[in-house]
Order: sequence, then structure tokens, then C-alpha cells
Amino acid sequence: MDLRHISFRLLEVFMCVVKTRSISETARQLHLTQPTVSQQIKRLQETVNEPLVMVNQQRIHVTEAGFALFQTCQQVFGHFDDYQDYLAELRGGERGRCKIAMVNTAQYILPKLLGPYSNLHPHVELPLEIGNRAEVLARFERGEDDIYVFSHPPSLEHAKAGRFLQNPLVFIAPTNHALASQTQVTLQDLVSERFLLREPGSATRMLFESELQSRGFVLSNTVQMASNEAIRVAVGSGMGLGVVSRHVLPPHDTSFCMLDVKDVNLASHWYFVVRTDRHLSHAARSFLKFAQLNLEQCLNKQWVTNELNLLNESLN
Amino acid sequence: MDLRHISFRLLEVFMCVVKTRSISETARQLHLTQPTVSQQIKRLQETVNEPLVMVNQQRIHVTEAGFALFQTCQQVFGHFDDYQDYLAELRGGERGRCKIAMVNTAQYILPKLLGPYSNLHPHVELPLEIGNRAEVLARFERGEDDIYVFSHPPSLEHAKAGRFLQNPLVFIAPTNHALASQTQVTLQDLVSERFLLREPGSATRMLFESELQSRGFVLSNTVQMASNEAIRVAVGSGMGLGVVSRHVLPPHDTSFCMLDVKDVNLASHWYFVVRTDRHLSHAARSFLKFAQLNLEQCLNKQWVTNELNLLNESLN
DNA sequence: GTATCTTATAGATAATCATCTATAGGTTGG
DNA sequence: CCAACCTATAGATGATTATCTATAAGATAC
Repeated sequence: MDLRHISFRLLEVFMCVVKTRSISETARQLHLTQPTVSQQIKRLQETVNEPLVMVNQQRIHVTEAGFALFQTCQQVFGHFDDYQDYLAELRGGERGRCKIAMVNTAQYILPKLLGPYSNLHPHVELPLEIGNRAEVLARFERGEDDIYVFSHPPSLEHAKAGRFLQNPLVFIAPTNHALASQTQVTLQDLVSERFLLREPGSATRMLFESELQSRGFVLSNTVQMASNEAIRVAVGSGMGLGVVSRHVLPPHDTSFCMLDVKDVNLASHWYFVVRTDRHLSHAARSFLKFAQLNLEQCLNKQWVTNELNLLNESLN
Repeated sequence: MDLRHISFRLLEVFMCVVKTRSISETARQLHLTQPTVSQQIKRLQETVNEPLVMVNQQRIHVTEAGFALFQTCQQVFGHFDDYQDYLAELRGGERGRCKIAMVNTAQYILPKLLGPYSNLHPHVELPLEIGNRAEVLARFERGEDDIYVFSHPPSLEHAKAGRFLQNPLVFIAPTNHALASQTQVTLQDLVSERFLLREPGSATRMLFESELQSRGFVLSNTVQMASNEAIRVAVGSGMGLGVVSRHVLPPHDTSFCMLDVKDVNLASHWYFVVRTDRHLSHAARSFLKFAQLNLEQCLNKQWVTNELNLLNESLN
């Protein structure tokens, strides 16, 4: 039995014949002519190499083999119906996967969106990738994920981006540091301090360094630390100063304080970025739509910059 | 999603791509060229209207929808594999149906074959139809069954028959009847007796009546009875004489006896009859083969006339 | 026995399919 | 950077399919 050239149409016709017990009636129901149906059945029988229906007195008798095939077909179509349902859920964003790659710092704010979304769409998988800017950029280049979260989006040749949150960088110092109580601190006041910085691939570091460079400053004393937490704790312990995203700082930690630096504004924004040359999963679209509508509820309104409507519209 | 024009071949190709994660490898395995596979996948995706695989860095990534379709296909092919197995059993005669229509009298002997056969092939359905000759003949004309059991087969224009058992008709009388102890009884001695006969459609009756007619006798006193058992019991009770198949008589009943009629030989044979213009089920073939090989073991050898080899050979 | 229904067969045709070859444009690994 | 892969696209072709119309032949019903 060579199934290869059997189409689902053929099975559909066969099933209708079994159901109606009539070639002519099948032809009428499926808007075919009677010879067409006769011939289709004949071909199916030749493929299966077994009589499936037998005509007796103008009445169709389904053989054992025919009935068994009918049941098989019912199950097969059942599976495809299930698949259709699955697709519908997928397209509705109720099911599927939305792979998000984000830079380290984003992990302090994105969960505030992901949590509510996940509660609303429990069947959507949300695998997260977290890395520094360089790593996420590499993933972006390879198109490994659906959504990328950057502050400062990469080249947008094959991508679109939408801002959704301010990302103010602040200088932090130990509470007992000399500069802590001073107002109107300048960059000049800071460069001689020891700075605790993330690794070179980090966006925060790059932003800070480009500011320094453009203003002709060079740090004399830096220590590299692997994470924002490490920096925060180290600063709290008096090891030096730090530059971190405002979002990284827990609200009630008194072991450090923000400096009032007057001549530096390292504000940037968080962007959702998607590639335009890759298919975007329905779940990802669904998440971005959700973000657009729920940013203000999920995140501190103070920082929200909701430009996702533009992004979402351009994705249609 | 219009499944109608999707062939199983297409699904096969798709499954291979999912398994190998490679278009080229699939082409090699299925003896196709790479563009063919590419295009097939493309067509499938257009039909489903959803990306199923995505190519990234020369590596194929299967989407959610693609993997779900793969699983659907696996199940679908599983069902067809099951169907194949079922067909194999059907063809081997281990499964299926063998519908047998037999004349009343045959029910005394056929079960002796059916029992052992059924034990050997427990999954074969053996629905039996029992009627008098006229009724079975009507079924035969309409081709309602696989095998018909007749004494004296009908016109063999669209049928073949094979003898398998003698069917001697005997005259029975009450044990205390005057003729019971007489030897060399003649037909002439009998015609004035009251005869208990089956209905006109019965083969036994027809055979007896044609014998009477050809010899110019007419029965003067007949009573119609519905079954062989009724006749046997009525004869035992002294109600009259009977003509019945030898096989109908239980071995140890002393309420009646067979007469020694010298000038009448109403012997006939049982035949298995099958139509040649209808498909014969594998189970029916299997049963006839079984009968050919086991007649002597299942039935009293004294009466067996095994000509089923000819019938079976002509059915190939 | 005729009108009406059923299925089967033959012959024709346009659409579709399954393929191929040739080619182009990316990736990867020395 | 080149050779060796990978996949995608375009264009061509023969085979197969899905249809149809016309017709025949058998069954049914009044």
C-alpha cells in the first residue's frame, strides 16, 4: 500500500461515501459528479489493494477493510482538527513561545511585565536569556530570539525597536563618603575616585566611558566586577563609587546613596527590539501588545516612555 | 488550512526534515534533490499558512507550529501503520468476516466445521444465516453472503461450487409402524401413507416430490411442518412418515426408525457455493481452505466427499 | 414496462504535482 | 580567502490528478 500519492481530499470523498452509503449522494454533497466519485473510490481501492466498498443492489456495502479505513480516517482527521485548534491558540497568542534575550540590567524591570503576562497566558513559554550587551548583541545578530531588550538599540537595518522605559544611570557612593552629602557634584570631582565597573561589554560601562572620553577624562582607578549586585554591595561596603541603572537599586538600602552630579546626564532608554527579517512568533506579538497596554500598570509610571504603539503597528 | 491537496508524501518529506534538521540530508535520504525538498516544505508552509521551520545559520530550527505538526504526522502515520497491520491480518484470514448462508438442514452438520475453525481463528466473525432453500437462494441471487451451503447447487453461471458431504435422505416411521420391520419396502408401499413434509420451498421436499413426479406417484395425505425437528418428533409420536436428511437424526432416538426402501435413492450432496462475480473475503477463503483440510477430522468420514480442492484452486 | 434511479466505464482536459537542472547567495572551517 | 557546505529561487517538464461529459448497464418502483 503506497500512501504517498493519496491526498486528504481522496479520504474525504471516501469517508463521505461510507457515511452516505451512496456514490451519487456523495457527489451531490461534495459538488462533484458521480463518475468522479466512482473513480476516486476505485483509485483508493487500487492503492490499498483491497475492496473497500461493494455495490450490491444499488446499495453500497462497506467491507471490513473499508470500515477499518474509515475509522482510521476519522482518527486522522481528528488529529488534524486538534492541530487546527492548536494553531488557532498559537495565532491568538495563547500558546507558543516567546524567547526574550535581555541585557543584565533589564532583569530588574522586565519581570514586572513578564509576571502579569504569564499569569494571563499560562500556556505561553517564556524562556529568558540574560547576558551583557555584547552577548545579547551576538544573539541578536544570529536571530536566536524573538525579542531583544537593549538600552541603546543596535543598528536597525534588519530590526525595529520601540522605547518603553527610561534607564537613568546614577552614581552611587557609600553613605559615609565625602561626596555623599555634597550637592552639585561635577564629573571632575569624580574621576579621581576608585570606580567599580562592569566588564567592557556592558552597556552601562560603555555609556559611561563614552561620556568620559568625549569630555576628555580618564579614570585612574577602576575595579571590574561581574554584576550590578556585586557593585552595589561593594559600594555599600566602601570599596569605591559605582555607576548603575537607577532600576538596579533596591528602594530601602541605606548602605549607599546616589550622588547629585550636576553636569552628567547618562540617561538612556530601554528598547524592545525585534528583527524584521525573521518571523516573529504570535506569542511575541502578543507579549508586545500586552506590554503596550500594561506598561503603566506594571512599572513605575515615573520612568515609562511608551512608544510601543509605533513598534506594534509597524509589525502588522 | 486546506488539507485537501496535501499528500502523504509531502508529510513524509516534512517529517524527514524535522528529524534530520536538514534539507539536504532529507534530499539524500529520500533520493530527491535539495530544491525539491525546499519547495515541498515551502508549499506545506503555504498550505498551513504558518512557518514550520526556520533556517538560521545553515541550521534548521523547527517552530512550535512545525513541531506540533510533526507530532500530528507521527500519530497519523501511526494510525496508518495500524491499519496496515489490520489489513495483513485480514489478508491472512486471521481477522475479518465470513458470512455463511445455509439451508436449514445444514445446521446439523456445519457447526462441526465452524466450531474448530472458530477456535483456530478467534478474531474472524462468522455470522450465519439459516433459511430454507428458497430463502438462501434469494440471498445467493443478491450476493448477500460469502459462502452458501446448498444441497443441489443453483445455476452456476456466476458461481462455483464444491461438494463436501453426502446428504442421504431417509424415510422414517414410528418404531411400531407396520413398515418398520419390513425389508425391501417400495415407493408404492409408501404413497398411501400420511407424510409429514416441510414447506414447499424446502430442498428435501422438492427432491422427494420430483422423485414422486418422475415416477408418476402422487401423495394423498400430507401435513406441512415447519422444521426437521418438528417432523422427527411428530413421526416419533406416530403422526405419520417423514423424509429427512440422515444428518438430522440423533443417533440414539428409538421413537422412530429408518425404513429400508429399496427402489428409492434420494441421496444428494452438500455443496459450498461462492459467487465468482463478487469479491470473496479473505476470511471466507481461509474457511474454505480449512474445510478442505479438516473435513475428515470434523465430520463423520462415512459421508465425506471432499472435492473442495477443486473449488479452492479455482478461486485463486 | 417504462421512467427513474443507481453505479461503472471511456475519453478528454486543465490544473497541479513532483521532479529535475542551473544558479545564486549565505556559512563554516581551515 | 577559498573550498565545501547549506538553502532559496527560477524555469522546465513529464506524470498524475481531479474533474468533466457522454454513455452504458443494472435495479426499482409504480
